[in-house]
Amino acid sequence: MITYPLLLEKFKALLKSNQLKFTKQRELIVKFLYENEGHFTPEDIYMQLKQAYPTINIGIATVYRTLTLLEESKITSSISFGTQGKKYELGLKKHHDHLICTECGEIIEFYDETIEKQQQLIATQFNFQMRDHTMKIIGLCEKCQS
Amino acid sequence: MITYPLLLEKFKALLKSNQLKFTKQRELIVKFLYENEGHFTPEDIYMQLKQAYPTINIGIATVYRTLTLLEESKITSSISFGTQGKKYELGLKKHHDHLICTECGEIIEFYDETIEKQQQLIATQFNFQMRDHTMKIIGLCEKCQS
DNA sequence: CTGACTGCAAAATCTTTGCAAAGAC
DNA sequence: GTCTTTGCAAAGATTTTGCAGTCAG
Repeated sequence: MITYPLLLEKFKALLKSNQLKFTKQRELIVKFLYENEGHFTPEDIYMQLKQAYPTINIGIATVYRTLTLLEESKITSSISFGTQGKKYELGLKKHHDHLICTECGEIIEFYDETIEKQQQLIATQFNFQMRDHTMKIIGLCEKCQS
Repeated sequence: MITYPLLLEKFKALLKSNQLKFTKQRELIVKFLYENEGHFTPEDIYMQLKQAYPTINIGIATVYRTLTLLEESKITSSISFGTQGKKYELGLKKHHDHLICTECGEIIEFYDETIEKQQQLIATQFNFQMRDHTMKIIGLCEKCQS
């Protein structure tokens, strides 16, 4: 995994190259995602930051705007839950897919070389230029199969 | 593919077994999905039905309610587009996955045995009881790579 | 008849936008 | 100083819900 100082450097470079500014709010959002393993809704992030840093003002709109910015730059990635919105995670780890438990909401990450290769093969077969791919396995996790 | 009379029969049986009623609106929605290849938003379906059957009243809420019902019964399936909602298709074909073009919005279906098998294998490895799975390959279709 | 279904409009979610004030560089 | 960013509240977009009338069985 990347270290936090390196991540921050990468983020600052990205901002600079787009004439964007490094603000406390943006920093806190990146820091939050770095420090917290898992997948979070914009609301999650907003609430937890408000609580953790009562002195810094932050609005939900800023969280949305920053997450969009981060996702475009591949610093975060997201999983979509239909009507229930998206959950974000730091996107700098190795690409991976997700098992999602419909009972407890747990999200398990996995990486499978065979699937990765096969996806590339399929894209090639269809003359499709793959930019991204996602796979979700939906069901019941070990604990919830009672 | 299933024939329309058979589909209808299946649908009616499903309704009966849940003490639900067979209504004109429900029939038209199933018929629409049967007759139209492709992937549609609830809004698409609502607008097209209103236009095709001006004499029958139908509300958007009914479309949503029916699609939910149909999806729960696996008669339809859906692809989620994050904030942009879901698109529905008849779900009685063989399971398949999707290539989605970000430029023109085209959706290409494919089926790959290797991927299907591998998904099952992964679920097993995690002691995960798979109920469904989806795979999306996002990128540019052949036409849009200019 | 009875209970389910419907359309409508209002409510609920989740996300985006306009704007004036504040902040980064 | 200049131009971006922010928080707030309002607006949007999509989906869900409450309800009284309607309809299927």
